[in-house]
Amino acid sequence: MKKTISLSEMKDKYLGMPGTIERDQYEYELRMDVLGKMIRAARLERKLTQEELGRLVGVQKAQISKLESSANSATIDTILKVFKALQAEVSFYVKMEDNFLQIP
Amino acid sequence: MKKTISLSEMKDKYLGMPGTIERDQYEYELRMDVLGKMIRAARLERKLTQEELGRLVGVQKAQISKLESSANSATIDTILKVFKALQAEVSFYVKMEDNFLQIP
DNA sequence: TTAATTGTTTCCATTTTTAGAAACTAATAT
DNA sequence: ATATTAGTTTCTAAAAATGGAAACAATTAA
Repeated sequence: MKKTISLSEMKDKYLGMPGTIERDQYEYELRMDVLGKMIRAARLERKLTQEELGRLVGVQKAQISKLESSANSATIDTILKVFKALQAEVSFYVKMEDNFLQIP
Repeated sequence: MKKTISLSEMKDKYLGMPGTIERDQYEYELRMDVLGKMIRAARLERKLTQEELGRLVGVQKAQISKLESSANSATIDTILKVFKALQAEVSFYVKMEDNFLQIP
């Protein structure tokens, strides 16, 4: 007999576990290695292998591996393709330091 | 005589004006065209020309123009180089839809 | 242990981005 | 209007990312 639970309940259960995507209020500095870790976390939450995710995205498992381990940089387009295949939304924001300006 | 005001005060004054970076709570979908607009907004807040920003980053003004108008995609590394030159921090987060999972 | 699965690394070819330079357009100032 | 500044587009070459394939390593299952 199978039991159906929501992803929210899963998050409640596994919140804070390494390798899982945490709640919305968690923000990350935009860096390639952090992005790679997020891709891996999202893939694992979807219970996919790199090969399966590769099929969804349309690339080979080797590309997914390279992205997750941030072997090199990546283009925005590639990042978006992968998160889209994982049915995940990515948001960002920019914060500028509170420098002082001279008003003439 | 010059008057010195903080960037916060500037934001208070110009909040909502087109082409300015708005407050932290404003989030943006991670897309190349939105990133380009943010680069332009940040550059203008720093009161820099494309040529000056190019010098800071170490590229020609043409590259800056291409990024801002999102003529093509861009690598994460390039995006970060530009925002760093603008002394701006970029954060992101991933939200996964609340799908249902089958637990065996 | 062995077999099967999953993930990593390497090689090569192709595509795309990055870069400099110059020509061009648009906007601003004198 | 003309000159100056700012931004865009095009051209070329170089660097880097992407992609397929196979070999390799690591993990898991039987």
